[in-house]
Amino acid sequence: MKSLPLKDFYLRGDSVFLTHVSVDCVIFGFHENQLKVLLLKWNEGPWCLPGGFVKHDESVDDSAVRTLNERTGLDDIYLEQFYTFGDPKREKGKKIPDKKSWMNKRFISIGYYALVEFSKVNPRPDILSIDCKWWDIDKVPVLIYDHKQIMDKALDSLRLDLNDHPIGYNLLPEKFTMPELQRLYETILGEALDRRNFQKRILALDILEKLKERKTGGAHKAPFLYRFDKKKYSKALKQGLKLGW
Amino acid sequence: MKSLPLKDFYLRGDSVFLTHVSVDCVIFGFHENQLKVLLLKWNEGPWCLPGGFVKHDESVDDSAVRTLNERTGLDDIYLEQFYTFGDPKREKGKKIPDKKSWMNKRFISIGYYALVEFSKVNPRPDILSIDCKWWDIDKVPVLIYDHKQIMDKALDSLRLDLNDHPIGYNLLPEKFTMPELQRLYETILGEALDRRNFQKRILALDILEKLKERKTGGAHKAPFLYRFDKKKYSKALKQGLKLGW
DNA sequence: ATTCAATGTGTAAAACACACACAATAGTAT
DNA sequence: ATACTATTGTGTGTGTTTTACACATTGAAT
Repeated sequence: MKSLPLKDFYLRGDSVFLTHVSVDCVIFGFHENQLKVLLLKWNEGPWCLPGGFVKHDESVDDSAVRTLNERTGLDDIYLEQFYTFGDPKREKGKKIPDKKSWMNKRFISIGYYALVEFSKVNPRPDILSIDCKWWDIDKVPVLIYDHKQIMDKALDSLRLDLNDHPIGYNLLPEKFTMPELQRLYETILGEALDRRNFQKRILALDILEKLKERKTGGAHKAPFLYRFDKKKYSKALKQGLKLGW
Repeated sequence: MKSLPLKDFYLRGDSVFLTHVSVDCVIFGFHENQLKVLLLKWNEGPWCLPGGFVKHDESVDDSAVRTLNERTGLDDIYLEQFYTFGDPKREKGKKIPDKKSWMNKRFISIGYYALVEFSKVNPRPDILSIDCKWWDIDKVPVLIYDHKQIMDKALDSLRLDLNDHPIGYNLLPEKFTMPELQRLYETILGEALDRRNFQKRILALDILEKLKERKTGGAHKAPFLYRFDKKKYSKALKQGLKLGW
């Protein structure tokens, strides 16, 4: 995509990419106690999810990985396919400059969500965009086409996955405090949790390592830092956790 | 599809259907205490899942409904999209008689599973097939391409969905016994459950109506018949069940 | 009438989930 | 220095849910 000039992309993109199939990514990050999504702004157009097309000899998963990498600079990303959107009217109002372009065809879009460590991301617009930035999950602007629905469905899926995946590993920096982890769960679930019971449940999973350090700088009692114990963590993943939130 | 002669289908199918996109359906039924899937046999070829293509102006969901209807004769079917398969090698070994056919292109397949009432189904082969019949879930023959993986993933998804959906409604006849319902859950979950606890949990959902009739004909004590109480059932569905299996 | 194999039903123990309160402390304001 | 404030660290009791488990009943077959 990068290597094609824009005009060629419109005219001959179909020599490189599959027609009728696209990928959309909902990229979640967490910063300052806020769950965020990474959005792109099209030239003079609305905001949208970062997406891409599938090369003729590329797996759909790889195409999502490529899109993610191009937008965030990150390599090793937690990705989940969550749903495929196939309504023929989903791109209502689509207008590609070149009338004959392959891109004017109807596209089915395969939705992926990604969990990334906010601070490591370097947002980059793509060839069709002029801006790329993080938005608070509850303050996203109007999105193009059905992208709002796609985002909502991603969030629903993330909520469900919370039950069997220790989500924090992918969204938090290496060392983090228990209140931070709790804040993360609370934003994703959209509800407040009891501090003491939360800590008990999380620690009961036996995948965290409590460090001797505390996080200072906050205006109050300094909380301990934790980090994921990689061994126990991957062992637990294989067995399948059961949080039941 | 029916209206196109086979040769036209190979040559000009792409004037009716989207290229690169297909739909595969895993149709589950339950009969004689066995979970079953409906499979097709291609002319001189292997067995495979019933599938189809998406018309240019048709939603992917509708395309699955159409396939289901063509294969089973059923109209009102419980359908869930569960995953999209996008490996470029997934159809390794594909050989369409006409070399230039659109069907020789690579296809992404969107997987749906369906729950149907066994006794209402009238299996019908499609234009490409010579046979269409039910197989016990643990005795399916070798399947074409990645269809075994698709089936396995469907079964996994069904297991997960068991937690929030009263599956029995779609797989059992109107009236059924508690042991039958338990057998259904046991085959899907692949494990034995305690009779008394099972009954308590199911009845606690408050979606079943216990009838005065019993099912006679079995060689032992006659079990009571139950049926779903439609009102309570749909009310419970809206609120979201929580079985936690 | 007897036997067999399955159904119908209840209770006690254990595990888990939930609600809740007080002591400690890092920074801030005085 | 001192007191203040907001936040963290930790434990216990209560109620609910889940689990384990046993005996009486009955329809059909002989």
